Amino acid sequence: MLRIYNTLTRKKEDFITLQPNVVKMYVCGVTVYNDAHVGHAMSALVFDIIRRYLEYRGYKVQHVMNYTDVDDKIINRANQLKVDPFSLAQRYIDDYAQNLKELNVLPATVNPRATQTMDEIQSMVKGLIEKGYAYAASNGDVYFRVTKDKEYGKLSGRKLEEMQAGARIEIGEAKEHPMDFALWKAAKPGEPAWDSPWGKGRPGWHIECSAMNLKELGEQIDIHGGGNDLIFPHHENEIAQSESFTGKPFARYWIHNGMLQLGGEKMSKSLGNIVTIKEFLSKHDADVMRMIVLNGSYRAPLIYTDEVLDAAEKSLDRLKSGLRPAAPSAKGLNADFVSVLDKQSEATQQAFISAMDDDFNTPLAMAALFELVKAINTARDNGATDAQLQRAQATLRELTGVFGLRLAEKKGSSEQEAQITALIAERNEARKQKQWARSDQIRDQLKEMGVTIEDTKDGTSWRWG
RNA sequence: GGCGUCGUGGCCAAGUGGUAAGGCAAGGGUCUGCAAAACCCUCAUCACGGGUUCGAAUCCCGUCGACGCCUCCA
Repeated sequence: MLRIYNTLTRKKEDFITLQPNVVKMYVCGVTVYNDAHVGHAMSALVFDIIRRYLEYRGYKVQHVMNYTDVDDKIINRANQLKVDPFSLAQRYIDDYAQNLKELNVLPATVNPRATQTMDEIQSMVKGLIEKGYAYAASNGDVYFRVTKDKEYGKLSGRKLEEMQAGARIEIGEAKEHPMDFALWKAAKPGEPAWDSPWGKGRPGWHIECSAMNLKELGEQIDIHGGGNDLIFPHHENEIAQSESFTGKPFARYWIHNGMLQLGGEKMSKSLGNIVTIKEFLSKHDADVMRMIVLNGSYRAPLIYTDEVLDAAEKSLDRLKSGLRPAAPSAKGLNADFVSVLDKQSEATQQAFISAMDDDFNTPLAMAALFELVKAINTARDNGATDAQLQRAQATLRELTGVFGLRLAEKKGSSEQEAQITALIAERNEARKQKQWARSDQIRDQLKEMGVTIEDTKDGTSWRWG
């Protein structure tokens, strides 16, 4: 039984879907006004891993990830760059989609956008006004009336009275209550605007997600996800809007990932301590980022340092070592050893599932994979043939695949490979004649080319890295 | 100030009542001409102080510290 930690109840709960075998999952995407950074990658990877695991467990996942393509920051940035806000947003949507693809994140079932959900947004605002949950203010804005929602604050664990103390009341706002938030914002001159019953304007940030959920998944969904920095106010407000509008419980499970930290602080655009996904991928394989995420629990802060990066790279190599072929001279294991290895495959698969069933405990699941790697390598060292390794390696492949790891070996061009083969032949000739200086020199040369060689009793093998 | 999460070996990180998984790093060994890889061995009593219990990293209280949210934010 899969159990998931639910932010709403602050407990792990059994995962029971609204419809059998179907998961409706909505994950908050990004506001597209700038390059996405590895913190965004973390969130995308966390939910990609969750999705892959749900699919592995036999669920059909309807995965929705939105793009916020109209808001203050986009408008400001567009003004700064003197470009059209819509084309700016489009550019960063394309970039982000490309980032995700390179990170091996499965594409969402749909990627709705605020600007393409305008009808649904407006009818929702209208409905909330009719039910008394919202009001059009004198300044042209429409606000949600938080005092009307008795449950307001239930996700973030706050009470309206407590929040008022810290609330910032901006002069000129026409709110009834300082915590009321905008569903619709009146347009200022020069800003993108849509016609509405309340005059020209654009949607507030929170309403788009409520509207997109309704449009793409219906009134009730199974999982709603995002970074834990969205718990308040974004998700709190989403619940308020959606439940006030439909009169039904909105999302069953609220899942929030921890923040990626660089230098002891949350990585964020406003703090400026950023490593973009593009920068990361120019230096490292996508698997490395995934490995960093898998090494920790998704709810905890993720520490990002050079040391962590290095460890992730090395542990990835270790996983890959389990996939290497048998030695050419392998004589084969006896049946008892083969059955030990096959038992380990089974044990690892079970351990993997039980770890993942416990709120997606990836570090524990990963430990099971390393056990399998060790068993495979031991078997290989003891002369197992490819056929005998096959089952265990297939299990390793399958489970790392659930994690979304590619574990691809680097490939060079055929010219490069020919050159490498030639150098190795030359070196082996030198070794035969015990010309160690020459042979070591060639090895250094190969190292510089990024090639590592290994001399075994079956000859010399090589690989990139 | 309020709300919340957390503090496990050199680094990252599981474990939430029965005497500390895993990865990286480090040291020793097997193998090797030397390496590399793989394998074997070694390496923590869980921020601090009280308490509950036969027994606590794990529950309770306190102290110190970190981080997140309270304003845009994955």
